[in-house]
Amino acid sequence: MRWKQAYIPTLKEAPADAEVISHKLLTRAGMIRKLTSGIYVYLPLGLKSLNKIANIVRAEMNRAGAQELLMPTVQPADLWKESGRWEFYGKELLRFKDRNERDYCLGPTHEEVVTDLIRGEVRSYRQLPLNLYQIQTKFRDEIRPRFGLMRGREFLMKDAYSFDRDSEGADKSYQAMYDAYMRIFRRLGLKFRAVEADTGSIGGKFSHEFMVLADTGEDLIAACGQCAYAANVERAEVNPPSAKKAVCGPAREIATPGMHTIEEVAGFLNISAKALVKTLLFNADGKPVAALVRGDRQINEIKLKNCLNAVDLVLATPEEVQAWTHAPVGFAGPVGLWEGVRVVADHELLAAPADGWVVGANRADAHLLNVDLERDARIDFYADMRSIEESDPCPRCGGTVALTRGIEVGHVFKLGLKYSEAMHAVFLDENGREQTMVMGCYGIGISRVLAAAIEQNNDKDGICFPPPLAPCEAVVISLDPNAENVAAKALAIHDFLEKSGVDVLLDDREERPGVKFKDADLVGFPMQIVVGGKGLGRGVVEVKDRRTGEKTELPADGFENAFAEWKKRVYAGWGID
RNA sequence: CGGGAUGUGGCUCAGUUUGGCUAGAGCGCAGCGUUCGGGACGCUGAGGCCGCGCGUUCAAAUCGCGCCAUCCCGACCA
Repeated sequence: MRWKQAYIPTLKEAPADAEVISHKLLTRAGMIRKLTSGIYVYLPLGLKSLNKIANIVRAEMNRAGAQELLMPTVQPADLWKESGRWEFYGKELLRFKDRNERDYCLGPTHEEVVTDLIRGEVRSYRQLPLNLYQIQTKFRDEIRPRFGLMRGREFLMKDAYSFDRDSEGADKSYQAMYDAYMRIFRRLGLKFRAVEADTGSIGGKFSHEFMVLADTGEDLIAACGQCAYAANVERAEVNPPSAKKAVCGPAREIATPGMHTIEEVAGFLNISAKALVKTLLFNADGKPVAALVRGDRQINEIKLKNCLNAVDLVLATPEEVQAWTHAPVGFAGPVGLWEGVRVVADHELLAAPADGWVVGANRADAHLLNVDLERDARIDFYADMRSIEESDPCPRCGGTVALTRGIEVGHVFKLGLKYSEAMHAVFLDENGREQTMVMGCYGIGISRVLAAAIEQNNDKDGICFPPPLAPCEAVVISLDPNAENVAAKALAIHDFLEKSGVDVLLDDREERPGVKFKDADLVGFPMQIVVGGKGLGRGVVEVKDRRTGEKTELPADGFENAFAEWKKRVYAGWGID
């Protein structure tokens, strides 16, 4: 491949509307261009990278026994009505009508389509298990697309769906996909972690997310330093404390004029926030709920939603708080609270401080001291509902948990019967009895992997691509394409590499050396091979490892063998052999 | 959807507060010359409905109203 003939429009400056590093670099490196909000054109180099990721995913999916197919982007509304998601999925589903006024949508995911396909064709247990996947463009009309390819509206995704005759079989399919995902992300040369996850709107029994580790990631991961436990903070469990019954004097009121926040109250009373109870009011499917956590903790809305079995959970408005507690925001408490409000508490509150809790008095400018929740308040139930924090004990082994940031690039779900039941995907077992198929679904955001890889691997000069997903593994920089010996040597090296299976780009442009060096660093080809008159005069060509920046001289004669050695070292640096 | 901001050659931006003559700079692009191992320099040149519409005014990139687009924060979500 020759740079002169290639379309690689690199930019010195990033467009003003690019915010995150991967978006800036992808644009500057001439790999993508934005068409409109959340929708991008993949330029030749960007597409090359995308295809490399897709091919690794494809190889591992095939190896795991899944079969590739391709489903349509346009889907009929009927199927979505049948699964119940036409109403449930919301505005993220882009809907439209055809010329006959029939409803359609652009597929954000394909559970409905595969399930429809399979239920019509698969009739016998002999045809199961089955695992089908595709690599296809998805469209989700995100509320707020952002961060370039990280959260586009249109994006490339690999989605796989497994069908099994029973739950044990589904577990095996799940495990096979989990293993395949581990191999995929290892092969890509990325630092990643598989974590336990919440199942979200897709639903189902349990799931794991695959996180590419990067400080710029949107997700927080809690990982144990001692055992293998790792989970999304949304989901990470917190064990209950060993409850101790505190005996304290009777509750009494104290004036706290104008003290609304935990910090203000704690400061005013000169006590630790740990002695306070934070009472948060929520509107759960239209009903008022008070959720209690210790003053220094964060409520975990996902856990709360799950333990309430709520569909829709939003923080109460100031007006609702006033109506429910008869006090302005900042003075709510569980004692003497209106009976119409359900009161739930984080199980950490089972362990009270010696002097009891400090809680809001449901009256402006007042709090209560020496509160014993069991004695003085009405708690409907205790449950795990706060977010895990740095150095909390691990819920499995009691070790210490550390928090890191990650980008979700893959997600595996055990769906169970959710769609097969709703859409009647059944088969006959060996006794001629009708059984419902047990499903799983498994996604990888191919275009997001590209962005995540860059978020994880970049420096001030540009992208440092892991070799497996770089648009080209190597670039041969011909410093003086007009000098016959330089041009000839550069071309010879290029041809040799191409023949030996290295994906290589020859920079044969008539540009000054600086421009070529900058561009090579920017695009982030893992291996740079510099052919110049000076080096050739001394019988060497220079090679540079983009990741480390380390430069080495290899003999111009006998380059082939020396290169093979060097390449091994570069790949070893990425943890790839 | 709520809050904030921005919109001027392909890209980055100045000019808008206080309306005024032919709308500028750097990068990029084309031509010529000199250069040539980490984004060279000189000269010449092409390229603009100043987001769109309506209004105010002798006069609008600049003021007013409306719309559209994009970005950021939030709710939401993979």
